[in-house]
Amino acid sequence: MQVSQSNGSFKQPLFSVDAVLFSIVDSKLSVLLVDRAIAPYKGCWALPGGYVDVDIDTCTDSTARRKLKEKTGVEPPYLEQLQSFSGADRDPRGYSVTLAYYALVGYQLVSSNVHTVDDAKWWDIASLADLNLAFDHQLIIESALHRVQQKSLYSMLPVYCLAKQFTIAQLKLAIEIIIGKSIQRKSLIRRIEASDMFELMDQKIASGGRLAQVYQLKENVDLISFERNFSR
Amino acid sequence: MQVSQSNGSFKQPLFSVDAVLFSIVDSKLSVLLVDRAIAPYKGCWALPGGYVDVDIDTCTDSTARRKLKEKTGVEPPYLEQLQSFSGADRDPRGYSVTLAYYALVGYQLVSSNVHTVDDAKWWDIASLADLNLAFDHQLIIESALHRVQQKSLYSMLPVYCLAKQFTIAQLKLAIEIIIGKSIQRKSLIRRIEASDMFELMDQKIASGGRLAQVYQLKENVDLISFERNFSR
DNA sequence: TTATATAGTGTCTTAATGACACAAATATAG
DNA sequence: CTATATTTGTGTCATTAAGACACTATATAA
Repeated sequence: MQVSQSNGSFKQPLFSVDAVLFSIVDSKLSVLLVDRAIAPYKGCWALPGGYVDVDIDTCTDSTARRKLKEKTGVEPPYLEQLQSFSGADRDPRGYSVTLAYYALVGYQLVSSNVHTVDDAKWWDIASLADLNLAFDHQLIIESALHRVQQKSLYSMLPVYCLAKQFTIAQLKLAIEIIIGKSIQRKSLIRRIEASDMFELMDQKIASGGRLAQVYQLKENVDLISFERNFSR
Repeated sequence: MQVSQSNGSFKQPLFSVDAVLFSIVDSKLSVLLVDRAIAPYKGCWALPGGYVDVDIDTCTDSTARRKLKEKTGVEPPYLEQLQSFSGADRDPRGYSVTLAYYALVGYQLVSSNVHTVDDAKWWDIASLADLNLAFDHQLIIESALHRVQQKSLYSMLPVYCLAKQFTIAQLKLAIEIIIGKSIQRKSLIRRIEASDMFELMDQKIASGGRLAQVYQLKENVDLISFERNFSR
């Protein structure tokens, strides 16, 4: 037991940060889970996460980034707050609040990294139903998945699952894997032009047929939102 | 000082919940602020909020609801998590995390309530720039405002600023006040029909000309999202 | 050289919103 | 009581971005 800051009268809930890291592995949308080494839920798969280190983390974003880097060796190119989950029963140690983040990363970026630890593993979305996840992490993942799917309908979010340089076909496939339906190549091209987020590289890449134009994200661009969703 | 639960090794940040309550007062989008009775920021205007009471609040939503009811006497018909704000410097008492909510309520619902306390006051959005708000509450309000405006472009969110029964003209005005631009009456009518969220009342209401049809929300409906935004 | 595969373009269709005129119904002024 | 102004509600054409899909361009492979 340890003395913590007081708020004057109430017990504080235990506060933690968790992250749902998405990537596309073998053409399947997947999340990174870690094998819990300690109780509670020892031996269960869980989201990467932990406590804020007030001496290191400038804010909770830093905590999420730090925890993801510990497990993957890299900082994900996209990270955003999802929402918090709280209650007396979600953790057997007592009343708790966890702030969930979601992030996307290109799989080749993670797999090429030598620091990858082996207590972490990618699970494709469909296989999660059979898995007995720690805490309410099943719910958190569902919530994150929903957010990623929605946001992929009106933004270029899925680019963050790709390598730095990519083709239209690769982006199209990433979008289709994430939202679970096919889209029109033409519609995607129109959005790429309208968004002004990408630059054409001089390079072209072989793909079995005509060479494909290579694109990459411009420096310091924000994810822009379109006025309409891809139809459902 | 008081002993809190341990997480094994780290100091925990101080955790609180704040809420940005919106309503339309005198045809202006406004937020409810409270006059802080204690340090820090004593005498400053601040968002209603406080600490989770682990014995009362089933989750952080309950905390937000409880705090809003203390200040307005009613529970807002719409409440949603916004995001959390954290860091070592946002509260002079030390590293802190606050989970911000936003909510909407019909002004007549609040003003008609006898329990309204007088340390709380409605401020219209435009007047906030001059005000020196406590903590990072200025930033939180801006963030909540942005969310409410965005969501009002593709949903019927603004109905929650109205009385239980309302006319199309009232809803149109609420939307226009929130998003800051005028919309087509016809477009709104089409959305009302498409959403299937509302029921026509038998009643009609005087409005200076032809009597207006009265609508109200159906029981237990969710806020549905349209595929497009109102154009900007 | 020819077949096949993938990349990119042209263009018609579709669907929801914007614009706006017009009809219906009510209040008010004279 | 009548005329006029005002607000509600409808009809319909224009606009815009996405969907569908054919067609052209350019590569590889047999």
